[in-house]
Amino acid sequence: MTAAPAEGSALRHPAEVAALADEVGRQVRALHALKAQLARGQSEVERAMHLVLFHLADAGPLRVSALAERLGTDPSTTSRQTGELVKRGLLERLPDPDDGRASLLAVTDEGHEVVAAMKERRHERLARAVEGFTREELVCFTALLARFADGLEQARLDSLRPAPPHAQEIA
Amino acid sequence: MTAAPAEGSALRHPAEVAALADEVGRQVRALHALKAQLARGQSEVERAMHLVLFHLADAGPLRVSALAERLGTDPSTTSRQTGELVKRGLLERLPDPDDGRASLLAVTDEGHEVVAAMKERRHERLARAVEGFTREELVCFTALLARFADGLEQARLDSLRPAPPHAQEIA
DNA sequence: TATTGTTATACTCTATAACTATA
DNA sequence: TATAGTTATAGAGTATAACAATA
Repeated sequence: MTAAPAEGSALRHPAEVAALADEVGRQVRALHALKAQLARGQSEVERAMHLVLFHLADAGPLRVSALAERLGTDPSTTSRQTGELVKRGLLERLPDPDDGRASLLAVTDEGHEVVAAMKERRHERLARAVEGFTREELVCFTALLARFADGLEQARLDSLRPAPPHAQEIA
Repeated sequence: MTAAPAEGSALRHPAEVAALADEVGRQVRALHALKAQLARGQSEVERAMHLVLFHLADAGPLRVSALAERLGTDPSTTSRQTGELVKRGLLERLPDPDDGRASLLAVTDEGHEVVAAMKERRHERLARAVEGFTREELVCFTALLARFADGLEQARLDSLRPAPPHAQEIA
């Protein structure tokens, strides 16, 4: 049913994909352990809200629905989290000029300060994790990781809307 | 107090580390969204227990305490999770020959089957995410990711035991 | 009538603390 | 007395369902 993978494409290399999968699994476990450890220490913001704050800081003002879609969470969850961040003064709600029902969530000055402080601590931890990397390896890894993250995101979106090409016979 | 970073070491390249940090952040968000999506679909095993099962499948039989340490979770959490997996027949408790209080947790045949099935689905998803990668890029990325995961794990362990350098008085 | 967002409720995952049984 | 593990219990984090307000 699916077309043959292009010459040189990753799909032609199942063994290499399997090796990558093992390492991604190890990385997921390492990140999980790190997260658990960080959650025990105190922080300005609870763990789950980091994602919200960082994404808005990266992407600029968004509506609740758009934010939820990008984070892969339910709008109800996103609503509660952003409400809490508004209460703490890290986010503000701007009226959406196009739609009276919605508002745009924007990071406040104080929110940007918190993000900057958290990023700094994150850089310190990360610098220790890549201590043995040369500059070239660092740059190469970053570029490949960017493509990988894009691919993950794209694969997720594709599986949510399973009807792009022409014919589809899912359910 | 800390020695100057070696020539070419990542510590000399704060801008490159910052760029990597941004991409790691994006990847964490992508994985988070993927996890949320997978959690909604049905699965043989709840999300949190995947980590337990995969780690034991990788590392071989471990005691609860050792498993908890490697996963960065509390022994009480690990005890409940492994107990549930034993109940489902995916893990079994082998008596620890060295210590009557402990037992070794081992993946059963059925457990290995479940792991294999989950890995297969994971490979399919992953193959889509790296569709544009050449074989060389795949191999290079896997190697760098392995070193990165090692670095993350090492940094976490170091921060748990803050007295490594020359004098050490662990226990 | 459909859509944006919120609130109420229930379920998962987690750690802290109290307990038991071995060492 | 200390350690390995288990079992309450309480707190995050989440989604589902019911609701309000606007389109």
